[in-house]
Amino acid sequence: MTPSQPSHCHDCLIRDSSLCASLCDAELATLSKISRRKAVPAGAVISWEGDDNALCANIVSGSLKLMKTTADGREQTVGLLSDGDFIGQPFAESGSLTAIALSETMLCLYPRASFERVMSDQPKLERALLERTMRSLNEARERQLTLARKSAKARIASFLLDLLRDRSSGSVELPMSRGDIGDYLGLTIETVSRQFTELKSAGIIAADRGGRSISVDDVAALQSLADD
Amino acid sequence: MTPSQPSHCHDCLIRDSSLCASLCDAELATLSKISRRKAVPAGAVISWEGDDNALCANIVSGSLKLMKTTADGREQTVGLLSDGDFIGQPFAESGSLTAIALSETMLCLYPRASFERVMSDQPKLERALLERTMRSLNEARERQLTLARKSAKARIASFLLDLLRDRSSGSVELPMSRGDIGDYLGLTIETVSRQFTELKSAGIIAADRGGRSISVDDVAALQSLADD
DNA sequence: CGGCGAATTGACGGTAATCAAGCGACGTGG
DNA sequence: CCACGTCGCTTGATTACCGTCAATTCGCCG
Repeated sequence: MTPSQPSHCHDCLIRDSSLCASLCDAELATLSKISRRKAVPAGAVISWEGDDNALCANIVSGSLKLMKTTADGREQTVGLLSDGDFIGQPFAESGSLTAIALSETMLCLYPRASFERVMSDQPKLERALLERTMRSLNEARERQLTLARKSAKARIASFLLDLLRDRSSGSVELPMSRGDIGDYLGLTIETVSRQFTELKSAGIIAADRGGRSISVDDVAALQSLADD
Repeated sequence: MTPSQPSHCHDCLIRDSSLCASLCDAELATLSKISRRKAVPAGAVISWEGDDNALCANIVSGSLKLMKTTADGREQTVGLLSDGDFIGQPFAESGSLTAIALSETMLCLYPRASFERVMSDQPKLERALLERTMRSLNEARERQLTLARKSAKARIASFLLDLLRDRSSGSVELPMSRGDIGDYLGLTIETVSRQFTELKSAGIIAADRGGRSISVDDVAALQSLADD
């Protein structure tokens, strides 16, 4: 795959689900000019906490996690992003997050300064980013409630329900390891594992041998567990 | 005090620290026309989770907390606002938060629909709101780290350091009760109280009899505790 | 088959929640 | 003026949940 193909925005996979959905084809041309595609493998670090914040990007495909780290090295995942999501902090001097690809991910990169210029010219783009940022803020606040107040079992239950909301079927393909889930939910690997086992014993979920594919057999039971 | 005095924006207390700082006097006139001041007493509920989200506001003076509630009634404060901060969700259909005044608070209210119209006419205003929203998102993510990973002592220490950052002296007037602090830090009243007494015994802080006025005697010690 | 990393399971301990009592400040009314 | 009730804070005793440490087990690939 060639590193750059800005002219193909009109048949981009996320043409209608990303920030770009706010622009018509003509308007999109200006963004097109400054964009550059880049594939990153699972595990790759996209940006470092404290870096100079030179880039913004749309996620074309794949998924990644946003992380913060304490002084003594503990990690907390503060957000998950996937197809159509935006990453970056326009108008901020330095990044405050580390982003790591959970799976092979295709990014559509924009130099931050250029992106800011385009945004100033395209009010609809700025509006779309504002709405997206407010949604992210709501999610981050919802997660504060989860992390501060919910039991381990309730966190796992909410997590599975969140994943179910996207796919409409009764089964979920976990995009991440037990360790990643723990980082996201503020739990250890062991606790995550134990909760999965208990849900299986209770007949609420079933998992394949790898543990990555979960089928939810009793959604109602999960929902009642989700706010302990 | 009259309920409405839109023409006095130019000598408003938060003329230069709120969203309004993004506008020149002439531009501010349009906002002025749709604004209405309102004083609310400590403890007053500003908006309910699930309400119709009809209002936005700047906080002129005072302070308030933003709360979420679990299905079974536990509460979590997901943000604190004070002078110059903005509250409201333009372009969203329903509010997802309950706001409660921590002290007597003066609001500068805008009907949401009108505010959205002014924002569309004033790109600088929209830009300012975007930057403010991104800052709030960073704070919310920082708090995820605190709530998920830090010990009770570290949460209290970080909390005090946050308050110190604003006032420049070595002492802090707590704007809230032990219970409010617990709601904010994801702890119980008892745990908050115990941590304060331990910090006092260690000679790191001193408090008056009411416990609301704290003087920090050893900032370095607090900082080293802030990431356990 | 052997080796490796991820996931599971078990035993134990620590931290903070829970339950319960007591204290101090303040305001009201007798 | 003092008795009394209330409210917020503090302190104590006990418990439960989850983290830590450690040992297997499982799945995968060479």
